[in-house]
Amino acid sequence: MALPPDVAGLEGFIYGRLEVPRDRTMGDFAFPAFSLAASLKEKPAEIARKVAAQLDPAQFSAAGPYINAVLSVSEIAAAVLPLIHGQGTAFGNQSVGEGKKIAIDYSSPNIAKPFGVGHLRSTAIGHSLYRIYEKLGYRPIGINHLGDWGTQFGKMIVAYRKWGRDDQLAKEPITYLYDLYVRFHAEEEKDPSLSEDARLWFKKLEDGDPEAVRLWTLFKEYSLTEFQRIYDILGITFDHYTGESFYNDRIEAVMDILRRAGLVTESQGAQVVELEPYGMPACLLKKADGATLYATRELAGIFYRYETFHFDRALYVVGASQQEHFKQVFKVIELLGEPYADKLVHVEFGWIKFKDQAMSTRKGNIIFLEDVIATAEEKAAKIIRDKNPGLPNLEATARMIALGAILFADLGVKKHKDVNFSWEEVLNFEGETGPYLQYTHARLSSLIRRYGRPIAEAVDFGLISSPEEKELLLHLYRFGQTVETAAERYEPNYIAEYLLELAAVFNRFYQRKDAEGKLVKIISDREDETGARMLLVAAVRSVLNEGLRLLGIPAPEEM
RNA sequence: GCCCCCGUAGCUCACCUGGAUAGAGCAUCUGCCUUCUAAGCAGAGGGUAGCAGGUUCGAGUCCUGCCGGGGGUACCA
Repeated sequence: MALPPDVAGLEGFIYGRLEVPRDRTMGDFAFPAFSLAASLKEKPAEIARKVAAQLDPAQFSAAGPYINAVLSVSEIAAAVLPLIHGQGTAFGNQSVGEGKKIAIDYSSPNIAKPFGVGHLRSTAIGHSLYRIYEKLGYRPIGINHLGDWGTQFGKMIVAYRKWGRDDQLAKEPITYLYDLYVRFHAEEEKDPSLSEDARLWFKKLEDGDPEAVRLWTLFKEYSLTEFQRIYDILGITFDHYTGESFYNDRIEAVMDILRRAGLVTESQGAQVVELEPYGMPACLLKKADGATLYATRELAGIFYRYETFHFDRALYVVGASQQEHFKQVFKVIELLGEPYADKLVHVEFGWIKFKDQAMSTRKGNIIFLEDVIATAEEKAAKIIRDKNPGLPNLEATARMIALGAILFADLGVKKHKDVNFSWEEVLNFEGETGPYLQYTHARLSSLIRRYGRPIAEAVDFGLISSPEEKELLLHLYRFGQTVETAAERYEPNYIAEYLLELAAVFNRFYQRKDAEGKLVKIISDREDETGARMLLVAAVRSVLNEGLRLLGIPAPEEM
């Protein structure tokens, strides 16, 4: 590799290769000389030695093949703190997305089924991506693509007509429908004719049969009320609730477009798009009986979204098990030659399992999100009564902590990994958890309350000099980069990891001790020093608060 | 069978897309509250990164094969 000819290029070349040494005593930044070895025909260590010899020894040094640089704490403080103080939670905002729209499909639960912890993953990741992209200047469009159409409603209708009772449905709609659904699958094993009935009833539903539509509407209304309650608890919102049924009257238009493009063929009585040349099974559009399928409605959804929003990108936050489905559907869009074919992204994630098994509504092997929230709330309330008995808003705070714990259980792990749901882990509020971040936020807030004065920007930065403060400042500085990376990779976990580190570094600073082992307090009778530290404290609180907001986790002031 | 994902400490996970001695948390053990919130902090033990090759100055990270787990594979979503 040759060196870039101009100096600006050289800067970029070096800047792009800077690293943060794992062992921080080596320096704050490091340039590994390996990349120059080939073009300069010298050993990396030799290059590092020669380069360092020409630089200010107070700041640069060679260590083996690395050129390490040390920055002055005060200088970093003077650069970073006024910036955060001035921008507040807008720190890290960007304009890369200015004027661009990003459609995000998330949560999308199936109606007539309870909202289980399994549904939380898409909801949490999608909502977080919504806020992350918004921070980068995009205009996000949150879409809840409710699973409110399909053969399963044939099953529900059959089950309800056979065993359902209106009074029971009114009492506890979702649980009741859930029981019926489980019962249907159990009975179906013994009596396969039920499957055929279900298929027929779904076809009737698509053809507008009044009885089928009546029941379906009933199920849907109860479900929406139920889901809305859950979303309110979670603080999750959508811009559009356009479920699969929304596209019913657009299906024929979609079929026309595909037919005109010559993509539709008939195979075993079904209408399909042949995808064999691309190493995929055919994409099924219509069953032999003429009823639509998931993919048909998905295609209609894509057209509609593009026509309505003219998105610059469309994300589908849906589990990895549907990977092939999206590959097929996206391929069909590509074959149509749509210009936005490469703007469609399946943001996939792993299963939430229970006792190493996939949670299945059918088998009744599912944990209700509400039960988890309630249990976590109880535990949080108990801890508060124990540790902070005078706390006002106990209930509200307990709920915040419960949500922090539950949401972080999902967002604290890289999305492609399967998560094994464990009560023990969700109910753990110590260590790398949501409540740990919330606790740190409460602690920071408490300091600011106690300080009781406005935070001043004009401080003596020379008073900020400890290694702990340096770590904090460098980490604060990386926030914007972290948000960017999270967006690029559709991975809120980067922010979660970042915040854990921020909290850990702060807590170390908070509890640091002097040479005699005595606690060095942030608020002391030395006014100038306290003022400088409080500017740092306020900055940490601001970034932590904003980071939690990006994850959709509430940030209590006290707990 | 074919395709995709995963495999790192007893357990749950990181390693910022190839860099220095693989890091955290949980659990276990030891310290630290006359309280700026101990839901915290400091410390100890704990590793053949599934296995075997390959690529190169350098591999947990890239490639190939194998083993183990999960998912998908035409009328479910």
